[in-house]
Amino acid sequence: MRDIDIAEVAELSGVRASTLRFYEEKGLIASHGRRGLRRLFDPAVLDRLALIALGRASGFSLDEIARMFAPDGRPRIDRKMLSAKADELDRTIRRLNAMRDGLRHAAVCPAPSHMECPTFRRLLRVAAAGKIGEKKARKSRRKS
Amino acid sequence: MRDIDIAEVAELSGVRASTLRFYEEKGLIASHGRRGLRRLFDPAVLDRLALIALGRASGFSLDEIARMFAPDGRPRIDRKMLSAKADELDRTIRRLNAMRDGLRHAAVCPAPSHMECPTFRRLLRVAAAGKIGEKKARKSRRKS
DNA sequence: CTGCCAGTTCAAGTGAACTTGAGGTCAAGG
DNA sequence: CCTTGACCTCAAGTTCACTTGAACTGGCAG
Repeated sequence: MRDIDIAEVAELSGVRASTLRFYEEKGLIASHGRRGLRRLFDPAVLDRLALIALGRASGFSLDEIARMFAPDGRPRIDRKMLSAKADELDRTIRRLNAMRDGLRHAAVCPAPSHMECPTFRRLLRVAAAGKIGEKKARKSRRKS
Repeated sequence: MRDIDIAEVAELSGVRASTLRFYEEKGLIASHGRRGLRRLFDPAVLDRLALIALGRASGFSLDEIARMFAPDGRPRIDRKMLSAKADELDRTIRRLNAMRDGLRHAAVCPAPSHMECPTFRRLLRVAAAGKIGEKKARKSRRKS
């Protein structure tokens, strides 16, 4: 059983078949043949998908990820890019930490309204600082 | 000088006029009158915008944020929601920390290819774990 | 008074990342 | 042999958060 079909890949990876087709179209993964119409994948596609998930979770766009393992096929990840991304992630983490502390405080703050709480207002200043619309976390898509 | 116009709000907050109009349409902010056609805002809108920025940075959608200071007008943020969001943020932060460490390692890893590095593969498993398509950071929009 | 320019409206467009729908195909089971 | 059902393709739709374009308006400088 060398190759696995799209349904299996979907099952094993948790990635939908439609997404797998989409990724293939984008050049992020490649199918290795067909059984009838049915795409067959090398099991290594699972690593690839994990890599893609990693990239996404680290804030890379699909296009950036695609560029990472181009053009020959095998992952060719630029170490400089990785450490730049790590730095970026680090800054994001710091912001989120401040945010979380602020939220935590606001949740238990005794001031009658959040706007009257000095800590909350300080948090607001932090949020507003360093360019207002700059960096944001995003919720996952809800499952269908 | 009680009220400030949209250009000033844009300047002071760093939020574009088009975005301010969009936010007003969404009910996230309110203008307080007009000078000619020109919207006038209460300076308090700046706090409001900071609050919105905070919400966005914490992973709330605009709709969620709108619901926060509805329906009467003034911020009435549910403390339970805040602490739930803080917990969520905390989990995100932990994931991002692991991610960053992984990236950092991969950046200096001596293995000839990332796929051959055990640490990188462990990172991959972490990324793949806990539902593959679950939680992701997002890059900011580039400035026009 | 008159033109400019920054504001206005409304509709449509953008981009990322997918999902959905319609209509078609094929390997396998009865 | 024929039905079935999972997969196929291709186009279009969806959500989020805005941005852009076209056509218009009105306060203020000259």
